[in-house]
Amino acid sequence: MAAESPEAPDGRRLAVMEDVAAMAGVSAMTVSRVLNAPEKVRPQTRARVMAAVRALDYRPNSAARVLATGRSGVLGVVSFDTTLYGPASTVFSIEQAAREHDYTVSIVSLSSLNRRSIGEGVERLRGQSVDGIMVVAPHESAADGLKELPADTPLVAVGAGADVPFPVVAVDHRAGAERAVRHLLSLGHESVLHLAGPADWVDASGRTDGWRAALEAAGRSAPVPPAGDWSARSGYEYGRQIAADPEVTAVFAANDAMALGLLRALREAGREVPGDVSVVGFDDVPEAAYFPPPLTTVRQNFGEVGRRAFDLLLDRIGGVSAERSRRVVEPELVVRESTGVPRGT
Amino acid sequence: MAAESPEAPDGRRLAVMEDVAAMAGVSAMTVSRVLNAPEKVRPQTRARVMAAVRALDYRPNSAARVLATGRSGVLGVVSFDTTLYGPASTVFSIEQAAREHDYTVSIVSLSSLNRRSIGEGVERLRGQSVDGIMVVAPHESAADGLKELPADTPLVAVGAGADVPFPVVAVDHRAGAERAVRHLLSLGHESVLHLAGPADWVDASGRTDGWRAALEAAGRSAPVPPAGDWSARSGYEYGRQIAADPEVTAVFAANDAMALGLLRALREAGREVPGDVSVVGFDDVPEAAYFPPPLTTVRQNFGEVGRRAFDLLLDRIGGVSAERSRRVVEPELVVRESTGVPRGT
DNA sequence: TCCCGGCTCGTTAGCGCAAACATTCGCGTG
DNA sequence: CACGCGAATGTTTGCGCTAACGAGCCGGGA
Repeated sequence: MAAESPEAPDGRRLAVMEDVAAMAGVSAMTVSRVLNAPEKVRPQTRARVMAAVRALDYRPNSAARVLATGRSGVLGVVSFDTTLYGPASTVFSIEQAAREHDYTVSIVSLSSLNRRSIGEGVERLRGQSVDGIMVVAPHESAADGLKELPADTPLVAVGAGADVPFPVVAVDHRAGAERAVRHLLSLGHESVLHLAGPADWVDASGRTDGWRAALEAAGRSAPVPPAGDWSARSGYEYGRQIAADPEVTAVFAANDAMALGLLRALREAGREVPGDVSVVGFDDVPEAAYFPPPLTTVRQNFGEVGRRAFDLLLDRIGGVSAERSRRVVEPELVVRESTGVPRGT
Repeated sequence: MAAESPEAPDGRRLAVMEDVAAMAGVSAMTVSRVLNAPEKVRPQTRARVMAAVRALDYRPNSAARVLATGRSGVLGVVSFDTTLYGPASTVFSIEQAAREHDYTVSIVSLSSLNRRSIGEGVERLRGQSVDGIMVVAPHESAADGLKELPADTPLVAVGAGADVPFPVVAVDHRAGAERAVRHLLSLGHESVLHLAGPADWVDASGRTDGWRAALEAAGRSAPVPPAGDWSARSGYEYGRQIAADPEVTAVFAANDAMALGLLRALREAGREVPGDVSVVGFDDVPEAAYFPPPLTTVRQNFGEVGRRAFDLLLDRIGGVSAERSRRVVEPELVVRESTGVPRGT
């Protein structure tokens, strides 16, 4: 025996399929069919069963269904710090897509990231019998964690780098950065400085690559850039370092928060934006249009990322082998008022 | 018969408890005990079982356990738009607290809120046999949705208003707003304008109440304030309206994003902050310290909210009846550079 | 010596559902 | 009017686990 019979909120025993069957005068199997394949049941019978379902406020026990079918209707998401704008938006859009297809989403939100934590997160979810897993962990080191997983786990890596043994959906950070830098060069800037994101982030390295590629394509040199930590504070500190240098006329910050700090440091130092220095960010957070001045930045379409990731995962669950496929979402340059022609041009 | 035997990633059948039992030379029941109540098994036997568990890479099937025990180890969270800073932070801290206690979190993220959507979200989760539910929906109308639920559902309403038939954990918006306004009055401001949040939000009405209470306590009048929509844009639009009025020396915006827009409008109109006008926000988003100028604001401790909500829910699941109890988390005024004595004082 | 109590482990019996197979029914056909 | 065939419904079985109880074994005390 097991399971102290759970009680309905009103104190009566929760109805099970057998109860519905009894009330409708059919077998439990017919009730099951009404719920899962209504077209196989005569309309008249179906109506009787549905009436009983409503009368008893019956709802199927998902655990029993999972046990019997092997499918749970739950997707797992392992994500790094969901208070950050990017991960939060991605997870949100995944959840929307999943809900539209009647999947529920279970989430594990990592506050620190290392090889072990990814594996633990995935394990936690597999322990809950999820049908498939998304990993939203835009870190280079996340790849190591993923490599230790069985390669045919139904898993999609969102925003992961190359060299991951799973299908990947990611924003083309490199192309976005190239667009940003080309925009600055086309305005007449001699060169463009770059404040990179944390070294371990795929997003950061992609943006740095794009910056470098655009500069080198234009025949400019691109030394190793300093790295911030995505925070406004790190942008501010970098800004203080470069504010005194009159040679600096354009800066590409790897995200909007750092750009905000940068703007502040430049203003404090008396350098005007975009008069003296042009600044470009990345993300297009909702506030970017109200930065001082409104920020030129690169918008990522997180909704698209979530939808594609979900579709891909659905394919994998359905058995479609899309190993190591990679889908790329193109970001878009949004020009506002923080960029302009350099003074004296 | 049922469930096409699921295969392990390496192609073999996934090990079940019986397999472990056979390898260890014990019964399945003993394996179960080793996993759930190790102290009831002789250390020597326990070691044999654990060895077999590792050898077969056995992991218990959660659906079967749920079916047998009636408990799932999953908590459901219904939240409004998790891309907003507040809800995202709250959900994040709930997930952290849950994970520490070996609970998994399933999430339903609502993009629009009405009486129906809350109920649907809760239904979805109940259909997944969650042990308990958190509703993070700081809307007045959410209360209506909650009232339609059976009152003894193990549910905790996070950030809900009064008059909800469930335990509530919430930030004391009113007290936070009072602190903000008293701070401005104590600097010598004759009065304080207020840009409220959307009418339907509990957070918004609480902050408005606090603003009014502080003003009236000081003998000032407090007319009905205009309401924004939390966005920087709405703060900007309000700022344009008031920028021309020299009587205005202090504004309390109901959140930081609106304060940002406000700051921008004031600057464009040539009014200095805090020289001409002082501004206070609410939230203390990570970027607030880098606004132009660094924003005086009210910090909410979302981590504390999440932890308390989780503890409360655990009590409810455990059968502790804490009906309609209300736990309040105190916010904290963070004074930065956007507030100062009014000019001419 | 025998008996009893405690510890360890096994046996039985479901939890609620759906897959596979069995059966019944209705109806058109020869 | 018997037959056959497909559609509608029923019966059986088992998914993997654990609650409840029962059996075996040991040692200590009468």
